[in-house]
This record gives sequence, C-alpha cells and structure tokens, in this order.
Amino acid sequence: MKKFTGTKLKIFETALKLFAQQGYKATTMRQIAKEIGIQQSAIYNHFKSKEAILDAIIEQLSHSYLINVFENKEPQDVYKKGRGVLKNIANIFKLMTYDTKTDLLFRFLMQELFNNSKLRVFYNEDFYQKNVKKLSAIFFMMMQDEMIESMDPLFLANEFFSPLFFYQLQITRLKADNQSTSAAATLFEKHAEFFWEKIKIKEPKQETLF
Amino acid sequence: MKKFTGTKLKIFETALKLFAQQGYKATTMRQIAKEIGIQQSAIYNHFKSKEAILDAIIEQLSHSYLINVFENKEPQDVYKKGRGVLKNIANIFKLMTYDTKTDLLFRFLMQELFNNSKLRVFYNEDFYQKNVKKLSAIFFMMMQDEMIESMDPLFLANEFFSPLFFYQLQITRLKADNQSTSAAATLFEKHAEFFWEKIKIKEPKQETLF
DNA sequence: GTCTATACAGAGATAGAC
DNA sequence: GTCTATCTCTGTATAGAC
Repeated sequence: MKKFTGTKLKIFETALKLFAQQGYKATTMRQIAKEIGIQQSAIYNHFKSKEAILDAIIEQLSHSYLINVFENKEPQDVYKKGRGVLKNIANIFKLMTYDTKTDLLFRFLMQELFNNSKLRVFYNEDFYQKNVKKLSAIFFMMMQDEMIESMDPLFLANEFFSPLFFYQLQITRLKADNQSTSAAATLFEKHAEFFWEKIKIKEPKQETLF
Repeated sequence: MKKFTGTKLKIFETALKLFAQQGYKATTMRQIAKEIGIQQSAIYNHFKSKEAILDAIIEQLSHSYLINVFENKEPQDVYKKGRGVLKNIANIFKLMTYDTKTDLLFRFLMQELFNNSKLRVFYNEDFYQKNVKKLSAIFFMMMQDEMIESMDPLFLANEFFSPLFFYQLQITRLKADNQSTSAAATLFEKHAEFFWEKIKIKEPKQETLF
C-alpha cells in the first residue's frame, strides 16, 4: 500500500473530501486545485486524469478500517468471549464514525455505490461478504459450544451486521448536516447488548434439572 | 398530487431512471431526450430547467410507498395482531423491492442523499422518523398489553427497522448488477419472525403458576 | 513542479421557424 | 409542441515557458 506525500497527498485528500461531499461527477479539477491553492493544470503532474484520482481512492478503500472490522482476528480466537466479541465489533463500528477519514471513505462509498460497478464489487466482496462470513463463523462456533441458540448462522450474522451498518449510515448523514450524533452513537453498544441477550442460552440445560 | 401525462410523463420517468442509474449530475438533458426520441430543447416546453425535473422527483418521493410502510393504518388499530403486524411491515418492504418505480425512487434517494440537503431532510423526517415513530408507538402498546418485553420502544423500533432497510439496500444493489435477489428477499420474513420470537413474552405470567 | 494560455468537447438553456 | 441553430459557460486535458 503506497502512501502519497506532499502535493500529491493534498490532491488525494481534497479530492476524497469533495467526492464524498458532492459526488465524483460534480467535483471539478479546478475546485480541487483551488482548495489546495495551485493551478488546475498542476494536478496533472501527479495524476494523469480525474479518473486516476478516483481509482486511487478506491484502492485506498481496500486498505481502510471499513473492511477490517475484525482487526485481523480469527473467529476461533475470539468466539469464546461471547458477549464481549459482539460488543467489540459494535465498538469498532462506533470508533469508525469518529475517524474523519473513515467517515469520508464511507460517505464516498455510499455516494458512488450505484454508479460505479467496480465499487459495488468491492462493497460486496470486501465489505459485506467478508464481514458477514467472519461473523457467521463466530456464531457457528458459539452454537457448537452451546453458548447461543442454534439457527442459521449466516442469517444471524446478517441480523447482527445490518443495524450496525444502518447506524453508521445515520451518523454519516447527521454529520453531513452538522447535527449531533451522540444519541445515534449510543445505539451501537445497545444493539450488541440487546442482540446478545436475545440469542444467548439462558438457563443451564434442562437435563440437569431432573 | 399531480400526475403527468404524455411527453411530460415520459420525460419524468426517463429522468428518474437515468438519475437513479447514473446520478443527477452525470445525466444530461440530451441523453434524456434521446431515450424518448425528441430533441433536447423540446424538454424545456415541459420543465423549465434540469433542476425542475429533480424537484418534481423529490416531490413524487413524498407520495410514494417508500414512506407509507403502514398504509395509513394507525398503531392502535394494528398492534393487537402481534407477530402479524411485524410480518406485514416486513412484507411491505419486500413488495417495494418488486415494484420497479419504488425501486428506482429508492435508488435515486440513496444516490443523491449525500449531496442534496433537501433530500436529507425528506429522508429524515418523512422516511426514517415517521416510520420509526409509528413502529415505536406499536411496540409501546404491545408492552402495555404485556405482549412483548418492556424496554425502550424507540430503540426497539430502530432495531426492527434497520435490517429491513439494509436488506432493501442489498436488493437494490443486486438489481443494479442484474444479480439474483431471491435469497435476499427471504430475509424480510425471516427477520420479522426472528425478531418477534426474541421480544415476545414466552410464558404465562409466573404468578399463575404458584 | 508550477505557471499561463489554450484546445476541444459537452453541458444547460434560448430564439425563432414550422 | 417540436424542430434546427446557436449562445454561453464550464469541464478535462495539453503545450510550452519558467
């Protein structure tokens, strides 16, 4: 993963900000240049075209926290923590909303999702499938250990993931209007707590009672 | 709510389709005209500007099924049905994804959400708040009747709503790539069923047992 | 590596004939 | 109400001086 420096970095950051705010098409090279304080044509010393900037952003997305919700931890190493795993994941989502760059990347992703098929492939494979499958593996192991009730683990993963995604979308939207996000930010933790309470196995197994 | 006819209707429908597919900014008046088979300048006999078409679409959104998930039914009239209410709501979400126009409106909404503050106000007030508040009222009444466990009804409404929203987004995305949506479409019902099982009060009240 | 100047294409919108 | 023609503006990108 290559990191940009100097003017190239400024162009990259400014472009990401403007693409996320106004959309790719609505953002002009002149506007990017003006924000940085250089001439429009100077951009072409760093990126060969507007689309090249777009590609660099998509490339960057692949390495962002957005798709590393599990921080490279493997399902078998974490599932035993039960409620703690869920709270952890929810918390990572929450932290993402506080990180300005991740927030911009997420907003960019949502903004361009429906008119960039390359981005849809990325969203599906690296963001959605990857996270849901890891979640699914965690739930499956919890079921085997009789920590939670038995059911379709993939479905359960979707049910756990979707509110987190939605709350993140809400916060990104609220930020776009400079509105307070504190109420929405509490939902991540509440969701993890609520969800665990609903799926955990409550009593010791009945056989032991008789 | 005024309905368009003839050429004006064609312009409206074509514009909605293209805006939803490519975004507002990326869609040109010439492109709209070409799809219909008229000259670009002829559009101006029906809409005074490109932005006027956009406004008409936003206006239309307000009257769409997107925001009438409850089909004008009042909470006090439906809450007694318990599980049935939840299944009903989930089913309306599912039906929306089969309706081409609603699907386009939803895709348009998502596409432009982050670069149109007018649309964000609409999304928040008419789509999100309105639906979540009605849901919240339903859950509150269910709690009073001891049909479901007592907790923050607004939080519960968010938890029920967010997966439905997410699954709808998934389906809209899948459709954008002409992929099968049948697997995702089953999630609506499963969600309602799962959710009800998790919040309903299972046993007869304990006092009656002793 | 940044500047000025400019090429060239495509955008939204208007005028006036039919 | 639609056409052709055209205006004006703004966009991406390039050339060449410094």
